[in-house]
Amino acid sequence: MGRVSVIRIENDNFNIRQICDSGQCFRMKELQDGSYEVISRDRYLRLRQEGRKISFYCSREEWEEIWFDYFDLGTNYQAFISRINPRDSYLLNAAGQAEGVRILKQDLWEMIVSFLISQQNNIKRIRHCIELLCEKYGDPCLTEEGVRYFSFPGPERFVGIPQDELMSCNLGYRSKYVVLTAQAVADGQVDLAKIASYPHWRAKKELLRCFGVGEKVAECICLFALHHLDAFPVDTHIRQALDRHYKRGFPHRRYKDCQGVLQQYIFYHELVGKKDK
DNA sequence: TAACAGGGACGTA
DNA sequence: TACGTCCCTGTT
Repeated sequence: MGRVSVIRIENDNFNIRQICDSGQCFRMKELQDGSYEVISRDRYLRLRQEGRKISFYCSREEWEEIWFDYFDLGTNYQAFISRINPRDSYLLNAAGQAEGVRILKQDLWEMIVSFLISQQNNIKRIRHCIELLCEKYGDPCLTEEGVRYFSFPGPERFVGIPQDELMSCNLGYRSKYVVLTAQAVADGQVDLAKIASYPHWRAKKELLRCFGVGEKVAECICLFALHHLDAFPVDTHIRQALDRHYKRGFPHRRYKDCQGVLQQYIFYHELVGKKDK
């Protein structure tokens, strides 16, 4: 039995439940004992939160190499909230309910696949699709404590398979999108390393070349993988919220370079926050 | 039982 | 720019 090292931190703008429910990560879930697990690429993490105290069950090395950045812990999210117009009661309220939401720095390929699947789909089903995808095409892995899980399959795993094969993972018509995009990545037509190095506008332009990636999906990938905080994905829920509360348009100028964070606050508020009360 | 909609994008007009 | 279509499944 390997000894489990723990990293403990305190943070007022970190709420693992809110992050999990915010719909940016589909391989994060609450376990029976109230702790959470996160899987990214082939890495596994378990964490637990009590109030503002969070415990990450991983080594110091994993913490420094992966999870500190993954949870964007070098960024002060209260500073974003402070920028909200004090007269904008809607946004203040949304941020107040979602103050533990953060923008994760997730794997690029994983986000491309996840958001290809997300279209005309709901979070619960997206989770299930990705689970099936990992079980069938990922590698079986084992943590030191004996937890079994599957890694996220790389693009090379989908090369040479029929376009409709992923229908067996419930992807439906999106199967073709994932297979064709995987092939484009595998044969170098789409260069993930370059995309990761580009500024927002150019990364988005490249992502839009992928079959199945449209405006909204490209913005999600830019925000949740590339951490372009000026990305602002507009889906049907955000659209409705903007129509109701920002008839003159969202004040992008005022919130330069943090629109994505505010978008997530609004999204969480619209989908989750309102149900609590 | 039978619609229906759920964090869109593509192809065609 | 607009609209039908794509596939699956939990919900009503």
